[in-house]
Amino acid sequence: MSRRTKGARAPTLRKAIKRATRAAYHEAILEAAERVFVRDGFHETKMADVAAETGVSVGTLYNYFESKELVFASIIERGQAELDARVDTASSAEDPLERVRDVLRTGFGFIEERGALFTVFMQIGLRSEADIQRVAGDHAEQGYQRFLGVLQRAMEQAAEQGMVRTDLTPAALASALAGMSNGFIFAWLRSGRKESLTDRADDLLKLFLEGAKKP
Amino acid sequence: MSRRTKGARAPTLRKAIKRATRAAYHEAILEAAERVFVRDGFHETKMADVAAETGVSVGTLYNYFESKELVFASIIERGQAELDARVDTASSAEDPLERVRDVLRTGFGFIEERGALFTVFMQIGLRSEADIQRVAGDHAEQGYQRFLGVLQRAMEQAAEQGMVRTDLTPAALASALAGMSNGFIFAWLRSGRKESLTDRADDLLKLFLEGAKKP
Amino acid sequence: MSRRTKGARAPTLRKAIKRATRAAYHEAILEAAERVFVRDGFHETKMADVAAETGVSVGTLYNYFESKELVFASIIERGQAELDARVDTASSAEDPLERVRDVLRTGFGFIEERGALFTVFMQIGLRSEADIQRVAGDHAEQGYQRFLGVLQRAMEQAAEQGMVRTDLTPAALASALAGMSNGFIFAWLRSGRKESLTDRADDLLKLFLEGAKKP
Amino acid sequence: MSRRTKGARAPTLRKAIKRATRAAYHEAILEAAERVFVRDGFHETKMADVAAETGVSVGTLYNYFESKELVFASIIERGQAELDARVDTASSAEDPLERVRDVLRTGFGFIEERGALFTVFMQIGLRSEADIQRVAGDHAEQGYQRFLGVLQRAMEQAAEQGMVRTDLTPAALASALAGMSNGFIFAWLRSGRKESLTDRADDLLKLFLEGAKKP
DNA sequence: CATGAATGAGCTTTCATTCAT
DNA sequence: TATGAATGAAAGCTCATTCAT
Repeated sequence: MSRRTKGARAPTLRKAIKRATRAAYHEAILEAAERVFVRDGFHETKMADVAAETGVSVGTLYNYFESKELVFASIIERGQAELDARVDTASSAEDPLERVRDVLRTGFGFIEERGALFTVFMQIGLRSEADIQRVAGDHAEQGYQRFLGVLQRAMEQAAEQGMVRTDLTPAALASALAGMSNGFIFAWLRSGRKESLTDRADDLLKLFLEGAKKP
Repeated sequence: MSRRTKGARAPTLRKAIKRATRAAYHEAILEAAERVFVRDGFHETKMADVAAETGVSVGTLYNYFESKELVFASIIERGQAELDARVDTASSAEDPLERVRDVLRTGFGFIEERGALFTVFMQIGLRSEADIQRVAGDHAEQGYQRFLGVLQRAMEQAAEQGMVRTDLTPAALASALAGMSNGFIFAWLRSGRKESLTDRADDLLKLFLEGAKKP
Repeated sequence: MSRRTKGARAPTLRKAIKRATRAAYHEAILEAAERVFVRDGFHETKMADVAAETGVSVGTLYNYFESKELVFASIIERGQAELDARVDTASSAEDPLERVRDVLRTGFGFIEERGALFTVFMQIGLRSEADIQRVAGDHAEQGYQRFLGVLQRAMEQAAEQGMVRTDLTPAALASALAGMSNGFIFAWLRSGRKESLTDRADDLLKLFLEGAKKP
Repeated sequence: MSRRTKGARAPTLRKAIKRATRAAYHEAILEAAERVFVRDGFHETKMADVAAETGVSVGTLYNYFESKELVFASIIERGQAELDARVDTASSAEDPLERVRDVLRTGFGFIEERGALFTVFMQIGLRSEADIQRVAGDHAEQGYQRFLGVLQRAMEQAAEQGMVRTDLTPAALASALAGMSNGFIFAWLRSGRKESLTDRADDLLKLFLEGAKKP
């Protein structure tokens, strides 16, 4: 009887285990691949290297991903999803400028952890929107675009509330702010990633809001 | 006898001609290669394509450049040299902020003309300073670094003259400004390169100096 | 105790069941594999496809057959055995020419049903008698050879009875007849398998016996 | 002056040499490939083997043929072209039956020399007319079809002249004759290619015309 | 014994580079 | 010195087979 009882449940259990195993492999491959991509760059990364780093065979790689490009796409997607989630969580503040600060800190934090990946992203040499779809999957919004979108909406709200200048469009302000962020990030990368990038968010925001001119 | 008589001088002439010919080939290859690299990206560009675009054989390519990478390096070097020259010319103004404006306009102008090349540059996937040396030649300073350097010196001078805030280092200010520039450049690229990028330099500078906050 | 009591007999039953189960699997695999081989050709057929068509796992396939080649060999063997059986049944007539006609009709009928398999057979690209042994098993006689043998013996008997010319050997006559059969089969395949192939047997035999020449 | 004179002609000479060299490589590759395909079969033949047999590198193979399939296609085409040419030459006789005999002898001769190739042809496992176009190039008529066509036209003419029976269509007669030919060829292959196949053409024709029945 | 994921040898094809002419 | 065909290492991907569960 116990066999029968098990019989009714075991398949579910086995399936659950299989699902979990599959997910674990999936994850392990992505993590290993991210390391290798970051270390060697997209074109220099060989599927054999990814396999070795994961500790599986090449064949197994292809049991989980159809191609090298799709492995990379998955990594990017995962990164985007995570950044999206963090940005979402961080953009809860009512006050738009406070929200901007939170979002900037979040973005910087993410870059500190995972940013190297995005330097790899640029190596693929996308030539069109179609290419982006191809490598980065079907997400309607790129992480960067989404980030920009949050900033832009904050700028719009801030403009409505008379908190920022209106002789420049919110979009231009958001671009400039995002660009300044890039500037800080580049500088931080060049300086060898010492000090905390996250801690620079406040400086950045102050500069952005008050300008460089001596008051 | 006439050959001997000529012989005393001709080698010089012949050498001069040879040098000129070599230089002409060199230049023709670089120009053709730049077109192809920009069109196809670094990894998709085949030496055969470059040869065809130049109108020479692959063999000839290798008589002038040791490798595909070095062709690319030469293009980058040439671009840097040109940007350097333009920036030098543009940074003659006494007033540091005026100089910054001139430099920004110059940089934007250069990007409008040649910027696509730099998107290709990123595809190579540099992993270290050594890589940069390898691909971009022996220039001590990258074009970007030099650009940054000019901005930074202008900021230092402006700080000395009490024109900009001093609670942030000149380096941070220069980074932020360069970053904002990138932001404008990205936005311009995304918008399909309509309108003049150069004309946005003034907006950028105003935003940088006065900040986003409503006065 | 009851287990022991049963133990004396049950194994036999269990074995019988096991044998039956095994035979059923064996058969199911062969039928499915034949469909796939015929549909896709030998080299394009993947073991995974055969497994899917059978409704079992690849592992199970290998519990019944040592290799893909041996699955194919079994199919061929099975086909031969069936053709042999049909030809045997059909070659009971006393009169050799009548027997030939029956055998031809039988062969044509078999081709109409199963012939596609033999087009696949040729794809394997046998290079020697040893290869045939390897792929088609240990049958001393190929189906075709057996078919030919029956025709040849009929020709011998017909020759003895003065029914056919003797300036050609029975073997040559049988070859020619078999070849003419092939000709009809090819034509029938090319014509898209319309009309009955079997019905052409009488035409074939008449032509073979009387020749093409106008009487 | 001699240099100038040469100058005007040398390119032509060089081109001629290049063309000849190219043609020689082309031919050498096809001959080597035919040997390997015949020896190993299509699927077992590796491009590396063909390269080794030719005495060139794999790369060179691909300088002359875009793919393995196209190497094979070229061989088939070449074979067809040659058979076509021989059949054309052989089918000049006025008398249709004499023409048939000549054509049969020609076909048999060709098979004696090159026939093994066609057994390889069948291994590719063509599934449609489109496949044939793909592997055998753009020849409207396959060699076999053309062969059949010649026979059929001869049969039509013979029928008009009252030389063959008319209760079977010329097409059926031609098929039967071609099929009988196959029968002789199969038998000859099986017998280890001893004796001359060509010499069997007369027997074949006699049997075809007069039938197997004792007169 | 069924399962199906893991395995990895092996294949075709590409292309930077070389070198004989 | 220009040429362009020859070279061959190297890479992505497939799939028959194995084996832990």
